[in-house]
Amino acid sequence: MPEMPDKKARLTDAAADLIYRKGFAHTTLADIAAAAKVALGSVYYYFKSRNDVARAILERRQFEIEQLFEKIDRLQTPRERLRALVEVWIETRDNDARYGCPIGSLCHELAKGRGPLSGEAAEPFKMLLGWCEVQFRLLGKPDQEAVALGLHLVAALQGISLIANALGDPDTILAEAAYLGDWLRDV
Amino acid sequence: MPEMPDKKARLTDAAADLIYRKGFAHTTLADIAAAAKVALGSVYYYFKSRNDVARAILERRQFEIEQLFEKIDRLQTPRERLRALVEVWIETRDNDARYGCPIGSLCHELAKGRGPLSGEAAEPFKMLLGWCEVQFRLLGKPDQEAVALGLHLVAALQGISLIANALGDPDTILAEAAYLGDWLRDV
DNA sequence: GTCTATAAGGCGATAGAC
DNA sequence: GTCTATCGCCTTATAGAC
Repeated sequence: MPEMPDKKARLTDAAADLIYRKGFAHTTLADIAAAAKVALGSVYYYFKSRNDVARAILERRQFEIEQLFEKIDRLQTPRERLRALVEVWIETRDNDARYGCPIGSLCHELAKGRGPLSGEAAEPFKMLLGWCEVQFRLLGKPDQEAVALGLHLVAALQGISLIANALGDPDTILAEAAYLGDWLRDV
Repeated sequence: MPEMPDKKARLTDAAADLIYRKGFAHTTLADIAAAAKVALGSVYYYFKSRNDVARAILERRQFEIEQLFEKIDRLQTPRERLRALVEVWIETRDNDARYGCPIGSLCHELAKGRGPLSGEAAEPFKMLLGWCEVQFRLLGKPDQEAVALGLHLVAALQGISLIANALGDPDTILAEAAYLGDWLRDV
C-alpha cells in the first residue's frame, strides 16, 4: 500500500473493518472516527466525503487481491493456482459465513442502483475474472471457453459466500470448495 | 397471495419494486407512500414498522418462488425442471444486470450483520436449495451429493447475478446459463 | 381509515478556535 | 493538523383532526 499518514491508515483500517462487518449503509462516519480514535471533524481532513472513504476501501481490496495473486502466481501450474484461490475461501469461511465475502459484499452494496461508485465497485470483480481467465488459457482452453470457465468459478465462489452468509453456515463453503476442487481436477 | 386490502396491496407492490431497484437501505417510507399514492402516515396503519415492510416483501418473494415451483413441477423429468430454473435467469437477465437478483439482493442486504431479519431472510434460499436437492435426488443422486449439487447450482445462479449486476452486463448471465445447461445434461 | 403536522433523533458536512 | 460545536437536512414514528 502506498505510504499513508498514520492517522489516515488508522481511519482506513477502522472503516474497512466496520464496513465489512456492518455494511457501508449501516456504518457512520462517527462510528469510524470512534473506532480509529480520531475526532469526527478530522475525518474530513483525510477524506473529501463519505463516498471517498468507500473508494479508499475499494482500493484497499484491489491491493489485497494483487497481493494474493502475487503470492499464488509463484505456484508452478495454473491448476495449482486455481486450487489455491479456492483454498482462500476455505480458510476464510467462518468470516464469510458471518459477514459475507469482503469483496462481494462491498461490490454488491456499491454497485446496486447504479450509484456514483458503481464503476469503481466492479473493479475487484474484473481483476478476479481476468486472472482466472488467464489461468484457464494457460491450461490450454480457447479464449471464449477460458472466459466462461472464469465466470463460472468466480460466480460459484461469490454465490456460495452469499448462501453461507444468509444461512450463517460455513460448512456450505466447505462443501462447495470440495466440489470445485474436483471440478478443477477434471476441467 | 392471501387477500389484502387494496391499499395494503398497493403499498406492498410499490415497496417491492422500489426496494428491488434501489435497495432496502436507500428506500424510505416516504418514497413507498408516494409511489403507492398513499399518505405517509397511513403506512403505519398497515405496517407496524419499516422492518415489517421488509418482512412483507420477503413473504412475497417466497410466494413467488412457490408459484414458480408449482409451474415448473409440471414438467416431466427433474432434468427438464432444473433446466427450467436456469431459463428463468435467462429471461430476467436484463433486470438482474441492472438491479441484481430480486431474491439474492434482498436476502443479502437483510442477512448482513445478523440484523433482526436475518432469520427470515434465509428462507427464500432454503426454498431454492431444498427444491434443487429434491430434483437431484429424483435424478438418482445419493443424499449428500444431491445437497452438494443443489448448493452448486444455486451458488452459480446467485453468483452470476452478482457479477452481472456489478459489471452491468446481462451477457454474463447468458454465458453462465449456457454453461449450466451443458452441465445439467451431463450431471 | 385516512389524512396533515410534527416530534425526536441521527447523520453528513462545515465553521472556526487552538 | 486536530479538535469541539453546530447547522441543516432527512427519516422514522406518533399525535390527533376529520
